[in-house]
Amino acid sequence: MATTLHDVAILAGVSIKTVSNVVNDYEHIRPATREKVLKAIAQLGYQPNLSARSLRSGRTGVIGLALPELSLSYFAELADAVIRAAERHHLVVLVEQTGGGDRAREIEMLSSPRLQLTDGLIFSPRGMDQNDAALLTVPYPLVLLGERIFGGPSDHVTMRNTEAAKAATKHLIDAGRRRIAVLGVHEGELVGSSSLRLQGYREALEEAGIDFDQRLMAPVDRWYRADGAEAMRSLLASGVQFDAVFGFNDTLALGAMRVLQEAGLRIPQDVAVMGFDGLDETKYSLPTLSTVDPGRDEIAETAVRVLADRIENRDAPPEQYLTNFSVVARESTATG
Amino acid sequence: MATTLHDVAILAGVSIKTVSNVVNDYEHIRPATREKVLKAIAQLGYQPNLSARSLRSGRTGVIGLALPELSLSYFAELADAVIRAAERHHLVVLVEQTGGGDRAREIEMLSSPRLQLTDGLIFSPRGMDQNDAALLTVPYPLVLLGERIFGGPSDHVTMRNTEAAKAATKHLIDAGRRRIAVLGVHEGELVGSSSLRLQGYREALEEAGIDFDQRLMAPVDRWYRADGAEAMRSLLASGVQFDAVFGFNDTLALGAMRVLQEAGLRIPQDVAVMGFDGLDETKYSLPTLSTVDPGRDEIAETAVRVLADRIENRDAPPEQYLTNFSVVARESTATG
DNA sequence: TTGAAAGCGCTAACAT
DNA sequence: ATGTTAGCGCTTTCAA
Repeated sequence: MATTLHDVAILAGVSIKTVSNVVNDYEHIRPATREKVLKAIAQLGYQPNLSARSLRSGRTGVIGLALPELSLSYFAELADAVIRAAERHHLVVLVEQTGGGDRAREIEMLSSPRLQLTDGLIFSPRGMDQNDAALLTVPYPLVLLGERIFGGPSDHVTMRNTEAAKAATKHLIDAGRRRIAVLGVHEGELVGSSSLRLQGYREALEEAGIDFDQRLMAPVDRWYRADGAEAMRSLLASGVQFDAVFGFNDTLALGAMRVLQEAGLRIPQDVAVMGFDGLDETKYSLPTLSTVDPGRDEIAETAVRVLADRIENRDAPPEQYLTNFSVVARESTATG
Repeated sequence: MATTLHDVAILAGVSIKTVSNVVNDYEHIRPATREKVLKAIAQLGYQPNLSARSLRSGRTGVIGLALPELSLSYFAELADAVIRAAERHHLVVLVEQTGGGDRAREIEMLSSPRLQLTDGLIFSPRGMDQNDAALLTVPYPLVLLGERIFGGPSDHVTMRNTEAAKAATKHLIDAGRRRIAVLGVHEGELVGSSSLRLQGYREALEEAGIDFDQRLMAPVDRWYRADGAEAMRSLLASGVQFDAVFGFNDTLALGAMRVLQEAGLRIPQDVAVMGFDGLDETKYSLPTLSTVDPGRDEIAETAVRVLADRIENRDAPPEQYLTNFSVVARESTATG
């Protein structure tokens, strides 16, 4: 059996409350007493029982992180950053995978008893959408990530998608490109990363006085590498002319690069390629991929901080937090 | 306040114990009683308080997973698999990152109070080594992963490194290669992935009657893409001839591929390239990368099952579990 | 088949 | 500055 506060109290010759005070860094304790208690704690190797503590206090010190799947680099890197940020707030992270966009599973997860062990949740949905906003009304602190749902009942951390996509497009235009193909359009979508980024693209075009050309839009369902490759193949097959490609995420762009190279096109001489997400991997591809760094660490730090605040104060009205991005210029869009 | 067993008992007009029996699927309950209780549960939206349950039962239903960092695809994909496997065992996973090989941090983590909320730990060390085996004697169920420590006091799940590396090397030899450079040698290492894989390489060479050539060994400290690139550069600069490269992990191989292509060498015509780990990414590189699939799902499933068993029965002697691998032939080692 | 009551280890209110 | 005590919500004897 593990040692308890009680055991320590007996050994130190004080009351259980005094031990508790020492453990919880209560201020008004005589140094001699504290000394005695700490010695007893060390001697017995006492560690507080966290189940008992959380039963009593209503806090576990654990936050949940629900995301589609860690096999996708974007989410793996996000989880990495969230865990690091949580550590700074003395929180640990329980990771749940909801799968690649299974709406029902996401909804079920939101009311799973497994979350009981958790003080709050950071949730990155992929299947739920704007129509499900009401389902985010849950009886625990929740911070929403991403671009699937806006104006919901919870705190929301997201990046400036439209501005970022506009800046990325401008980067291509500044490099002298006029015929910029887009990979990742979700036709008919009104809210979400795709439509927000498309809007940024169009704004950049307009400012530069370039006409929008529907034939340059390559629609894809999912944003995996294979989809980027396939979209690029059909774009090439369509015969439409282009001198740049903007992938709405890095994975699409990397898939497209591969097909371009297979087709004998040089990057960036013949076609410049731009990604979005700032994946680690983009530093190492051949050529290295220009991308938009969405400020992952800032997103994670903000999400954890907001959640921690929300755990402290549940009554404050929900807010939206926008993080900063930066355009990262690499070989795939180099000029001259 | 959340509803409790007590509330349900009152509403259903039974004792608290009866409700508990229903919740825990105790058999001998009159159907009518169960009905009544279930109705009350549904009506109140009752969910058991897991802190209270675990205080009483000593179980949390949470297992810990400690690994270096999720930003490394290998560990992200491992975590994905472990979380999936845990779900099948009705367990949730708390993920801890120990950083890229910080021994002190790993040791500290092993006795962290944060693990209190956990029924056991799956631990993939990267800084600790054979000399630290004794430190794995911990007062909770522990399953060790990887190749850093053998014969420790805990259960251990690992792959057949030597056999797998031998099979990979044989694959290159069968493709007609005789001068196979190796990326990832840790000089002076006696235990660990590197030395085990090197041994497999040497065995394959020996069987094929090929002399071992020290000049083909490219030592690297870390196994990141940049290290693979750098090692390949120095190998090329050294002027030594080779017709194949075996990276001791996929990341090294991918880094090397990039440098080979920059140098104008064709893969696989001039140099065949083989990786190790079976990362998702190897399916999408240009060319696709031949690799060794270490059976990640099997590793994860085994680790979780063994841990769950160990949680049930702490007294059984520790065992070692070896998982199956397969050589995945792709474009980077294609012949003809 | 169901009920009563003890207590897991801790924190917090109150008392001294 | 330190001690006493009452639960937090649950499971688990032990009874009935």
